[in-house]
Amino acid sequence: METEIPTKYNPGEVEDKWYRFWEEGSFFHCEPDPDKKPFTIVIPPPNVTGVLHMGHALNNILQDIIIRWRRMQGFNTLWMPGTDHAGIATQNVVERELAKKGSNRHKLGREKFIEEVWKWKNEYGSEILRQLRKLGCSCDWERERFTMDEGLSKAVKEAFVKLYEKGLIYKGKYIINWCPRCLTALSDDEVEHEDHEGHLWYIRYPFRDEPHLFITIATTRPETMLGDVAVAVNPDDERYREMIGEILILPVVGREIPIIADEAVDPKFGTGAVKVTPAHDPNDFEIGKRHNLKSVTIMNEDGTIKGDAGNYIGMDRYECREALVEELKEEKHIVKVQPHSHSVGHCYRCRTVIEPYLSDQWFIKMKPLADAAIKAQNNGNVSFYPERWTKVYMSWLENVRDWCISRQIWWGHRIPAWQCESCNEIIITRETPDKCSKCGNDKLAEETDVLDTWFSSALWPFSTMGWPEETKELEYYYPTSTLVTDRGIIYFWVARMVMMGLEIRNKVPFQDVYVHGTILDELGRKMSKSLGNGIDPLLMINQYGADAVRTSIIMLTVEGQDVKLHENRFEMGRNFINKVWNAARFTIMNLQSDGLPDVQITDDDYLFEDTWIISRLHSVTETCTISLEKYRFNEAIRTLYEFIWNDFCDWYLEIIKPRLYNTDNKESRMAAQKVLVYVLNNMLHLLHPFAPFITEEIWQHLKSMATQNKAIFVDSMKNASLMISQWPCKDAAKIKKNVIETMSLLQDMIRAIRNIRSNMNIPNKQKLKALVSVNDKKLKETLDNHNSFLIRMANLDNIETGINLKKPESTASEVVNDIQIFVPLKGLIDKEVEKKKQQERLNKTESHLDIVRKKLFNESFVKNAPAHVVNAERDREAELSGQIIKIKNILQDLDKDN
RNA sequence: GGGCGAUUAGCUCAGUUGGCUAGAGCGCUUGCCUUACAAGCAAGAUGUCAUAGGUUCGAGUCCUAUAUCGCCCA
Repeated sequence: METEIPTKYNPGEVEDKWYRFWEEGSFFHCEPDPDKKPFTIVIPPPNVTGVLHMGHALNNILQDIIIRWRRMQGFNTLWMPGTDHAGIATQNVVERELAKKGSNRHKLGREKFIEEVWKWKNEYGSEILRQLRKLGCSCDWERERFTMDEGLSKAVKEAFVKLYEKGLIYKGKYIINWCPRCLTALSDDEVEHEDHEGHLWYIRYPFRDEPHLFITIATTRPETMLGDVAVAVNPDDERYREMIGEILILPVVGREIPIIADEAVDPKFGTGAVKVTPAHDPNDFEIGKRHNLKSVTIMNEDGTIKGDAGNYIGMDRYECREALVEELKEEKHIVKVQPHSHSVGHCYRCRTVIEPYLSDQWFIKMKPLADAAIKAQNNGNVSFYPERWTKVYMSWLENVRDWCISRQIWWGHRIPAWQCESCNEIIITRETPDKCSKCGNDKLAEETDVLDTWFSSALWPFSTMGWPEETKELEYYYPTSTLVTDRGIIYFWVARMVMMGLEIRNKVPFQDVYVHGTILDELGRKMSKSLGNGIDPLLMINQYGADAVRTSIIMLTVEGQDVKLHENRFEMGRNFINKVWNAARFTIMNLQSDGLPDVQITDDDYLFEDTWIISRLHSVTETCTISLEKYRFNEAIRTLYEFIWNDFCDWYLEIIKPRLYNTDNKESRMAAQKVLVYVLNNMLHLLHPFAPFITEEIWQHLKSMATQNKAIFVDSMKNASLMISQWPCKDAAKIKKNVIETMSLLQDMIRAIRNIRSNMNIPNKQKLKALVSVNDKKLKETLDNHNSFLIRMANLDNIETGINLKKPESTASEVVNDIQIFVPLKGLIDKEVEKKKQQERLNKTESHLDIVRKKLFNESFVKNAPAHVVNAERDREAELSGQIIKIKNILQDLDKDN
């Protein structure tokens, strides 16, 4: 048969073609439409400096599946794409570029530097979004947003002013997390803690009035003693009670410091006496506040030592530690040094050890915002999938501390604050002020800090829709439907979006949050640049095709579980896609009418197998839809995989081949063709969200074929694209349970005969004869109705059914349910081998019967188990005992015949 | 220290409110280039469901401990 469809699916050619078609057809684009229900997803905006990795791939494949499925279900779907400006990361990238040219941002100045960043952004910043297109993502690109866009910047400013006016934003001098390399403050969540094997230094501080006496303190960071202003003990600690109020001389520095009592001191840590350094430790800062101690800052922004530190001025903090410990040793101030494991904070961007640092920063008061989010959660306004993340999210909300939102970098949203140089008034406004609102002076200093990128990301679900303008998009698409994200940003992003959504829009920003797992390498490690163990999704797409990558990943993704990935996993998807391709190829090749005119067919022309495959299709449609509703993506794709590969390809297509090849029986052939089109068409619909490219390609072939042959045309083919066709609906009336059961019996019989063939080493080509013995007339009738079917699928030349037939001599036998199958094989039967086989079968069946009987003899089982379970066991008992009798008969006959 | 997840075939993993003889893909064995597909077809082998208790008529599934690995928080 002539066909222009290639044997092997070639994804490369197909993908670009259809993506362009979809985009040019504006199928991804949507406009608010009050007649339809909205369904909205906002993309977790990838970092503008990012390139696509497997985590993005998984995240966006999932979103695309959801959005394509909902679109087909008739929702007005919006998938809002975009990127965030990633303040620190982007600034780092551009600074590195400058360094290559021998320049730096300070040489350029703030304005010029920002220009450079924009230049960089415009050239490279959309790379990751281009890559998403390769995956097939159906984002509404006409609506692409960037957190530094004019509109979103306006939203940031508006949100800041609103929160400030409400008293939710304040500026103050506090201990924050400082990265001495990025030279900026970080929020608590941007600090990653790691256990380090460090030391605990025991240092003695002499009393001023009795210099031969000491108190010994223990510290993990001896260099900070340069900033000590007190030594603290627990007020209940008997050992030190007498000493409270005494004055000590700080070694090396010579400063006089008091011994104070504070509840916060843990008597079990070290000696029970601790040094107090308010400028360099958050706990000490609190102690300092309670006792009115001054703060002595001993470090510069870059981690070098400054202040009252003599020889140590200018040293790096670790260099200083070593030198200082050396001096203390010489002066006999070190009592002992113990190995000590403790947790050390690192910058999440550059891994530098964080310095607790006292400085002026801007904060958001989190308690009121978190309380609102907790309340919303308790009212069931947001559902997490898997549900367990609710707890993680809630405990963060319950323990959250104020959020430091100022960053000492240049790339980002500048905080809209001005300070009067005359009266120090702080002015927060949407528009640049020209004079002080308090004293009228026109000398105003603009705030140099910018906002944390996550501040703008927190507004994403509504800022992307035009807020602060009350746009029609905002009204229609907000709140969004589902958020798909990685667990890594539940605090950073998800929680903050909820808080901002509630505060600013008075509504949670999304109903459902689906938290997927992390993609790991084959050894279970995170994929990272430094390990070089990443798998490049684009490379995989080139090698296996986007649909194969998508289906492979989804098959491996169980709700919320991490995925251990190896390149060869993609073969599974590729093979499946190729199977789909060939099934479609076969189908389409066999739809040609061979010049026959349309044939009128009636319901009688539909055969058993037709009813069966349609039953299965509708059942699969149901399962697939339910699975998607529950975010059980792997279940949905596996259901389709099994249906397509096993039911459709292995059975249905094989069964109907003779009908397709026999052009004499036009009605039967046409019926099969109609069923083929029906099933393939529906199958493509169901598979489309998972494998959009190949399904579109095949569907368009099918459509053009059906356009030529009107008899097989169905309504949905009027659509321009499969992606905007209607998602199939299951029709319970089309699911014929008895047909599925009968089919399953026939399949077992066919497998039994094939098994005999295989065991006896009979070539596939050689046709066999089969005798089938049954107990009752009705079953005989059923089997007789399907004998041509059995003949074809088991490759027989003849089948004979009868009631209680005797086993003829020299046959191989199989027992299937109530049925005995005999295959006469004169001269081929090794009686001993056959006997052994039957004996093994008998043992197995008997031990199974034992298990069943044990249950049924157990009175409490019969009494307590639900009726259908007991009945099932009874049926099984009958069936198994019947089988045992039959196997025994076979064994007896084997003994008899010679 | 607290929380969460994982532990099922040689490997990677499914297994829904407890209820047939625990499944799939890869790999393995045997036979097939059968006019959709060798990236395929047919047939097959493979399990102390981490360990120890408990609940139940019945546990891979629920409960309690323990072990190992991983993640998050402090």
